[in-house]
Amino acid sequence: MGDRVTKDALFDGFAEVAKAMANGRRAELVDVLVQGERHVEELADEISQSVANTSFHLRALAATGLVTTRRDGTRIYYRLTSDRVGELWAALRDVAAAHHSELDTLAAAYLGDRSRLEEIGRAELADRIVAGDVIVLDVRPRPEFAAGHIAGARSIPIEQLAESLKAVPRDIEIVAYCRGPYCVMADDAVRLLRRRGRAARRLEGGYPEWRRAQLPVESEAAP
Amino acid sequence: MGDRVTKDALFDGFAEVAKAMANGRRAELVDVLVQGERHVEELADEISQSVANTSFHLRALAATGLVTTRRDGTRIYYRLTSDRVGELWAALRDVAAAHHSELDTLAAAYLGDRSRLEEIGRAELADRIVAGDVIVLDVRPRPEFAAGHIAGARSIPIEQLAESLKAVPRDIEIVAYCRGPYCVMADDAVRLLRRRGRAARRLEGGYPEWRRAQLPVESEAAP
DNA sequence: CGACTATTCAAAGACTTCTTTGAATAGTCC
DNA sequence: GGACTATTCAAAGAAGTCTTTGAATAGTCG
Repeated sequence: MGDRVTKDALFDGFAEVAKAMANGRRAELVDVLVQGERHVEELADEISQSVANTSFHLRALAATGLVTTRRDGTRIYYRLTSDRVGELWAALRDVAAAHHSELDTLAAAYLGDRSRLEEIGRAELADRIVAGDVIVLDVRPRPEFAAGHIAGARSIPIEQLAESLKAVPRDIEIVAYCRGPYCVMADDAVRLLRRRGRAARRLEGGYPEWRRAQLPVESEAAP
Repeated sequence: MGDRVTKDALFDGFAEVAKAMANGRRAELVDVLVQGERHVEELADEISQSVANTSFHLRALAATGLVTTRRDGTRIYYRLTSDRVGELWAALRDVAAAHHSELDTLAAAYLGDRSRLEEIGRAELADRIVAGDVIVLDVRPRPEFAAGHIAGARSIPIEQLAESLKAVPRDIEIVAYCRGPYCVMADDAVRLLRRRGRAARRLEGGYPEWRRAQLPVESEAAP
């Protein structure tokens, strides 16, 4: 024990897990799967790749145990094997943001100007939900809302927001949220709402960060 | 903002950080650098690679900002850019241990049989150090001890332990520690000590875990 | 049981990564 | 300033990764 060959093999083993995340498309898959399980076709659509290529990447994630599958009818649903994988993803994102010099530029290019989008902290939102003087809007796709959402939130996927606006009461502040700090759906929602004269802010982070902070969540009846 | 091309570029950016860790030799480098800064030749020696190849991998880590350098005389010292990088490494190891099916086998092959090596928890050791009825032995290489160690620990690198044994008092329990859960130096120390009739245990984890738990540390005067 | 289809697999080509070797560079330190 | 040397760079070959295409598989569900 303790020799070079087995040491290298062990660290190659750790590196395999890093390799599983070491591809932009697989990173996007993990970022979606943190929201909850999805089937292959949905995932392919989310990352704008062919089903074959998406399946290839999902197999790569499964090979190191980061994701597991379950079958429901003719569909196969992939999910993260545990919350730890989501935490690893968050740690990776944080290190990238803190240390990778190009990340500012890349994030700015994707997210655009956020200076006019006020954020509300999680603790403050939790208080305001209890007080009842705020509407919480989940603007992620339906399946993600179904898999789990902030307790009391209402689902209006971003594409439907413009047409569903009438159904949202006026004269009460709206807080929109989505997948996390690098997700634009809540940004787009806040911009749209403000253009229509509503008071709207963006939640700091997204659903996974809320859940990780042990704040109240709910989900649609599990099978 | 929010289009496919820039989204892919952003996630490619996150993936670059994962790529930096996605190689066994670079993983070993990070594992050593978590202990403190070291120069290129030392690092090459630690991972049993040529200086050129070690330099190549260090450049790869530096390219995503995971490590930084400082010059001292003719030497260039590499160090992790922040503790966050060490935390990412720990998270990666934990996910690998929890989910990567081959890791058990790899770890067992490298570490050997640990069933007879009793571990002592960090909290318990902290108490016993205060009580003064234990000797704490840092068996890592000298430069790592110099960069930081458990407060009150004594440095006897593992290669020198056999010959330095006389200098260690009898009739008091010895706790050995090293780099972390996948480091064999403390294991070897405990085995040696027990063969010589000493009461010895291994600290759970290693120095980085101790430090991360905010327990007392000290280091040799910084420049 | 048989048609259907969601997912996986295989092959191939373009591209990237890793290691080795030997040379270049850029600092130090007398 | 010049010798010295720690580190980096460059080139090249072997090996691995990613995407596309088209076919195979293995389940479901009537």
